[in-house]
Amino acid sequence: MTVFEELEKRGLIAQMTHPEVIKEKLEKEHVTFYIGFDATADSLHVGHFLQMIVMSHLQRAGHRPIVLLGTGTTMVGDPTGKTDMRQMLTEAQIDHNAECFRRQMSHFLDFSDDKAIILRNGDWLKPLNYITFLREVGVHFSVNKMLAAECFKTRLENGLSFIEFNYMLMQSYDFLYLYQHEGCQMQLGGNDQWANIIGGIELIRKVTTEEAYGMTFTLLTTKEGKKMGKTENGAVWLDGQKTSPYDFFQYWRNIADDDVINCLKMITFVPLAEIEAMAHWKGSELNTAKERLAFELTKLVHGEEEAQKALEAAQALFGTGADSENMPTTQILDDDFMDGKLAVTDLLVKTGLAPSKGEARRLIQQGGIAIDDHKVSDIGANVTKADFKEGQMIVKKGKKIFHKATL
RNA sequence: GGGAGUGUUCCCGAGCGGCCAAAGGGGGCAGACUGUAAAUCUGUUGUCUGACGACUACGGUGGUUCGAAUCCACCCGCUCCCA
Repeated sequence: MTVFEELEKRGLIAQMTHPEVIKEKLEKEHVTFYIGFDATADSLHVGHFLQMIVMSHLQRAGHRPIVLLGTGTTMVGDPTGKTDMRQMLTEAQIDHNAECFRRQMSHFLDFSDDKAIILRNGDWLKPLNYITFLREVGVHFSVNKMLAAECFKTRLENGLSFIEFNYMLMQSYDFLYLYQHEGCQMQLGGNDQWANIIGGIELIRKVTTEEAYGMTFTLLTTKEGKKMGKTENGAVWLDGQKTSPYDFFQYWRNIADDDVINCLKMITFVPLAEIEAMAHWKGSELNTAKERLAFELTKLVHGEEEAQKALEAAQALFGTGADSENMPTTQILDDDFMDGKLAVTDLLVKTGLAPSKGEARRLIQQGGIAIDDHKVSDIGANVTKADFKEGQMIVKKGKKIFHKATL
């Protein structure tokens, strides 16, 4: 099976500028392609998964990915799909973020021997001269046409600032730059990037009279149409400090039935034949598929060892009972005890299980807290050092959240 | 530049000068039911307090008033109409 077929069968491809040509190129040539990333946070999150996976697929097939960090464009902000104007970031923040991205990406891509490279568009965007840019790039864009683009529609209703309006020009210029300097023939991106990609292709055509190519992939959404990887506490991060491997594992383990197969196809490397088999599973059988999904993804991001730990921790917790090996842990200090006692409400706040004491009280009142498998029913309950069996106790919030407190 | 609006708690959105920590919805959290799923039902959802209550909040700054999210002035942001 060719990469192209693989991508297609996994349902990753949304749109292409030249389906036949692209298919043939991917089969017979070594294509240099790029995907742009905004460096708005200091870690990649689940929303970036698709990009990484697609790049990885293509790299394995002998193509050369360019990761373009938007160190320049981030200062402008992509208006696509945004309701509000993006917060401005300082250069120092952007540089820091870019560095973090680079580290995390090395899990997915092989950067040795220039098999993949990382570039920063700030390197060529920042030195640009306004007049020159307008004359060389700006002339090729029709405002009428841009306004008609789907991605500006919602923003047109709420207001779109000039700086954001220019984002498309900058991204198009990136493509032109990479085309001319890095031999980059193709740009990929989420389907929401279609208009921006087309912009680059047209710019290349007008400037060089040559043809470049574009392909977008399906956005990873839940069956309900929501973006994957957003929890109410924010994004699910790939950085183990921001989202622990266990939490990361649990995020996928708890995914909706309807979404498992799709996720396996789109963002794991599990062979299609295996996935096909799972697609027939129903009801609780799907739990096995979810476990697989969670394991594969955790392995991809945090390595096999961490994935194994997370899996075992989860199985122990939800199966036979407490095994506290790999649970998130908080150390309780001597100073935390008053007269040898520590209020459970304070304990909950200290472990981060409750954001405030009021919330902690509520949790107890509603029967959501258990310590070492005993439900806590009294708001005023205390724990003493003696309650820490062998120096630790397991605090359980709700049904799924476990936390270990140690002395 | 002129005119008309508008800014409320995580989000949307209601809000009479006191009865407003603020309706309603969404979301979140917890409970029941389950398969660590979905749907459904129940409770809950500013901080501190065991509780009474105290404190901080309605774009910002001042003011009127015994008392302001609600009235006034100025400022800032956004939307719309005219230029």
